Amino acid sequence: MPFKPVAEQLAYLKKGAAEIIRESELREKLEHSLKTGKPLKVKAGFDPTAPDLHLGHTVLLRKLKHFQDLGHTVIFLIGDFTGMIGDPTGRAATRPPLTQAEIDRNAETYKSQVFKILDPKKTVVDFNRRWFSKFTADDFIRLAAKYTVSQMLEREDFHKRFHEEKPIAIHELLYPLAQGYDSVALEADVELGGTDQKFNLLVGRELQRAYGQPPQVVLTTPLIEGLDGVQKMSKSLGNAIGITESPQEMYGKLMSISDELMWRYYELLTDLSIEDIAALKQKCASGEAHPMKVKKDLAARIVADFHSADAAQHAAHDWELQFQKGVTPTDLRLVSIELIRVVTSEITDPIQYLPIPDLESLKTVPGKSLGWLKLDKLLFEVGLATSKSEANRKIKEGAVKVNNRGVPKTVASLLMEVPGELILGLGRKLCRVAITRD
RNA sequence: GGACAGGUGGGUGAGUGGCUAAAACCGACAGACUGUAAAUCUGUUGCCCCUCGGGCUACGGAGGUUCGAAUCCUCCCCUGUCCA
Repeated sequence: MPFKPVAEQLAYLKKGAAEIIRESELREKLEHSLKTGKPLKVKAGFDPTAPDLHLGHTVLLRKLKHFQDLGHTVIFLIGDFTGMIGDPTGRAATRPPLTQAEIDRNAETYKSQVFKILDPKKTVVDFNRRWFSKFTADDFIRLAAKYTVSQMLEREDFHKRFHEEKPIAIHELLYPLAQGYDSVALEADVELGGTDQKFNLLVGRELQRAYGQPPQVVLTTPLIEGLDGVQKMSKSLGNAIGITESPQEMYGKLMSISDELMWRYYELLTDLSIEDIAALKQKCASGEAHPMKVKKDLAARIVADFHSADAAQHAAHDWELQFQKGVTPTDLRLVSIELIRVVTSEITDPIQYLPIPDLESLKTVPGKSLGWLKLDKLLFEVGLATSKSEANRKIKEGAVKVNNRGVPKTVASLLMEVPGELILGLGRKLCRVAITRD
C-alpha cells in the first residue's frame, strides 16, 4: 500500500486533534511505516454496554477514519471485559457482566452505527475478553505490580475523590490497568480517545514499556459540547444527537444550538477546513452572511452524512414549514387514544371545554358521536407530559395547542366528534392523535 | 475490632418536634421576545382527584416515643476520617 509523505499524513492527523503525545514519536512511527510498508495499528476502545452512538462519539470516529484514509489499520476494540468494571465516573458501581448473547448483539449494533463513518473493509473489530478470559489471578497481580498507588492518584478524578474523602473502589483502579493492557495485547502503535481518556491512554504507554514494547502514541480528541453548549454531549444528560435519529430530529436539534456552539460543531463534525470556517465566521460577523443560513448549512451537512443529501433537503424543508411558516408537518407521529367519555346530555356542562373544530359544525355531523376528552389525560397518554399533574400545569401556563390554536388556560376538556383526529402540541412538541371509540 | 463524622427532592445544599411537599442556588420545562439561536424577563418544577380545595407518598432501611418526626430513641445498612 502506497503511503503518503509523512509530513502530509501528520498534518492531516493533527487537524482536530486535541493533543498528541508525542508528536515526534508519531512522526517516527509514520516514517517507519512508510519505509517498511507496514500500516500502523490504531486502536480505540468502546464500552460494550452503550452501543448507542451520538455525535460526540463521531468526533473520535472521524479521526479514526482519517487514519484509515491514510492506509493504516484501525482496531475497533469492544471492551467486553473492562465493561464489567465500568470506567470510574464517581458513582458507577460494578455492572453485572453481560451475557455473550448481549455482547454479540451490542457488537452488531455498534458495527451498524460505526460503519456509517468507518470503512468496514479496513476495520478490525476485536474484543478484549479474547485475552482477558485467559488471564489468571497471577497474571493480574503481575499486571497490578507494574503500577503504583500514587501513579493512579495522578488521575484527576481519583485525586479529587481521594482528597474529598469520597469512596474509590479498588476495582476502579483496575480499569486503567486493564485498558492499558489492551494496548500491550494488541501491540498498538497509536491509541485514540477523548480528552477525558488521557490518563487511561497514558497508562497504556507505561504498561507497554513495562512489557518491553515501544510505547504507543496517544492522540486525544476534544469532547464536544451537547445541545446546551455547556456540558459534554451525553445521552444521560439529554443533550445528545444520536446518529440513528431521523433526519427531521437531527436537523431540528442542530438548528436549536447557539451560534457560538455552531462554530464548534463546524470544526469537529464537518470536513470544512479551519480556514473555511474562519471565513464563514468573518462573513457572519460582518453581516455578509446570516447566522441562521450558516446554521442551516451545518445541519444539512451533518444530516447528509448520516442519511443522504435528499433526506437533508427534506428535513430542511419540513423544518422551514413547521417553524418558520407555522405549518403543521404531515408526517407526525400518530397515536391512537380511546374515547374517554361520550356526551350524553346537552352541552350545558359547566366544565370548561373547547369544541373542536367549533360548536356549530359539531352539532350537524351525522353518523358520529360527540365525546369529551380530558385534556390532561390526553397529554399524558400521548406522552407529551410526564404526568397528569404536569399536564395540568402546562395547561395553566398556556403552553398547550390543539390544531395549531392556543388552548385557553382554563380549558379542562375537549369536545369533539368521534372518531376523529387532532394535532396536539405542547411547546415545540407536536403529536397527531386519533380518537377512536372503544 | 474501637472512636468520631455523615447519608435530605434531577444536582449542590439548608433545615434539629408542628408555620416543611421541605429554604436557596443550579438544572429542567413553559410563556414573552427572536433567527424554534443566544442573552434577558416571567411562570412552573412529587403524584393523584372535578375548580376553590382535598387526598396520598417523600428526607438511607426497619421499628418505637409523641396529638404531631426529615427533626427524638433503638436496631440495621452504606460512606468517610482516625486508632488497632
